[in-house]
Amino acid sequence: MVEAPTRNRRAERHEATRAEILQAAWELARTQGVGGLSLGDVARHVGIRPPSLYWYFPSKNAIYDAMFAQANRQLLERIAAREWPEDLRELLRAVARFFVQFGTEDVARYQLMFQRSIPDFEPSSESYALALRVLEEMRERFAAAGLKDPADLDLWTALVAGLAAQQTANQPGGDRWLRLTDEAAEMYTDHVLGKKGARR
Amino acid sequence: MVEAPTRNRRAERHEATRAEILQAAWELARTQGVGGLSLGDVARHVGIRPPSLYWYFPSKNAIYDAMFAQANRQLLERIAAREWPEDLRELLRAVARFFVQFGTEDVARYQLMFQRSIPDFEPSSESYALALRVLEEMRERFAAAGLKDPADLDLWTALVAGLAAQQTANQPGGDRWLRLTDEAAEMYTDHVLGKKGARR
DNA sequence: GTCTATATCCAGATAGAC
DNA sequence: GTCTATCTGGATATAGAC
Repeated sequence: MVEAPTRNRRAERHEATRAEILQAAWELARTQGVGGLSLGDVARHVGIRPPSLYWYFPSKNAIYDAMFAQANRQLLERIAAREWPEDLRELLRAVARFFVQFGTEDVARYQLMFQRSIPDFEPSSESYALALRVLEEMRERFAAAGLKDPADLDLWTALVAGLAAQQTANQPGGDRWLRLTDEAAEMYTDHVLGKKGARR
Repeated sequence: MVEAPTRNRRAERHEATRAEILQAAWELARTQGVGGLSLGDVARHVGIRPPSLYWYFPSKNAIYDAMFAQANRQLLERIAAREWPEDLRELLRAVARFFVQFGTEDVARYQLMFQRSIPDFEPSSESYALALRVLEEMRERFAAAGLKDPADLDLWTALVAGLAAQQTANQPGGDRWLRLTDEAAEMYTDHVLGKKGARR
C-alpha cells in the first residue's frame, strides 16, 4: 500500500482548506450578518472561485452546519479547559459570566447557535448533538452542586440567554447588559436557595 | 374643490391595499421566516404582480419597516387597552405575562421586533421611535410603582426577553418557558425589593 | 483540485404602455 | 393603478476541461 501516506497528506490538505473556508465564512458573517453570507464572497476571500467550494462542501447549508458544529465544539473545549467551582453560588456566577461573555463576543456566532435566523437551515443531528452535549455538561455540574430541577435549569438558561440577547441586539460590543451578569446570578441563586430552604 | 372627496376615497383605498399587502407579508413571514420573505410571493398572495407593489411601497425594506412599525403600534395599543396594577409585585407579574405572551405568540413578529435577523434592514427613526415609546410606557409605570433604577429595568428586560427567546427558538408554540413566567417575576420582585430593604 | 463556462433560477427594481 | 417587458444583478449549483 504505497498510497496510504499520500491519502493522509491529501486529507490533511483538504481539512486545512475546509478550515480556511470556514474561517472566511465567519469573518464575512461578522460583517454582513449570518443571513447575508454569500458563497461568492467566501470564495473570493479564500482566493478561489465559487465552484471550487463544492469540492469541500456539498452545499451552502453544509457550510452553515460546519460552522454550527465548530462553534459548539469551541464552547465544549472552553468548558473543559476551565476549572469550575463546586459551590452552587460560585458555580452559577462563573457559568453566567462565561456564557454571557461567550454569547456576546461574537454576534454572528450567537445568531447561528441560538437564534433560528437562517430560513432554510437547521443543524444536522450530528451537529445538534454537540449542542446537546453543552447543555449536558452544564446539567451535570449543576446537579453535582445540588441544582437538579429541570424547570430551574430552564429559568437559568432564559436568564443567561436574555442578557446575551439584549446585549447583542441592542448594544453589540457594549456592556450595558454584560455588567448585570453578576447581579443576575446572585438573584437567581438567592431564588433557588430560598426555594430549597422553604421546602425543608 | 370638487376633487377633495375623490382624493380621500382614493387615499382610503390606497391605505386598504397597503394593509392587505402587510397582512400577506405577515402570513408569509410566519411560514417562511422573516428573512425568507419574497416580494413575488407577497404579490401573488395579494393577487397582483410584483411591480404593482411599488405603487404602495418604495422598496422591500420599506415593507419591513411598515411591519416593524405595525407590530410596535399593536403592542402600544394592547398596553393602553389594559388596566395595570399599581402594586409593584402585581405589576411585574402582569407585565411579564403580557410580554412573554406577546413575544411568543408570533415568532416572525418577535424576530422582526427584537432580533436583528434581516441583513440590510434597520428600522427608520419614525418606526424606532414607536419601539422607544413602548419602553417609555413601561418605564413610567414601573417608576410609579417605585422601580426607577435604569439598571433594574435592563435586568428586567433581559429576564423577559430571555423567556420569550428561549421559547420561540427552542420550542415555538410550546409552553416550557412560558409557564416559568410567574416564577421569574417573583424572583425578580424579591430581588429588587430585597435591595431596597437593604438600602434603608 | 481548480478552473471556465454555464445552467438555472431567482431576486428587487424600473420603464413605459394602457 | 395595474400591467407587460425588461434590466440588472445576484445567487447556488453543475458539467466538464485541464
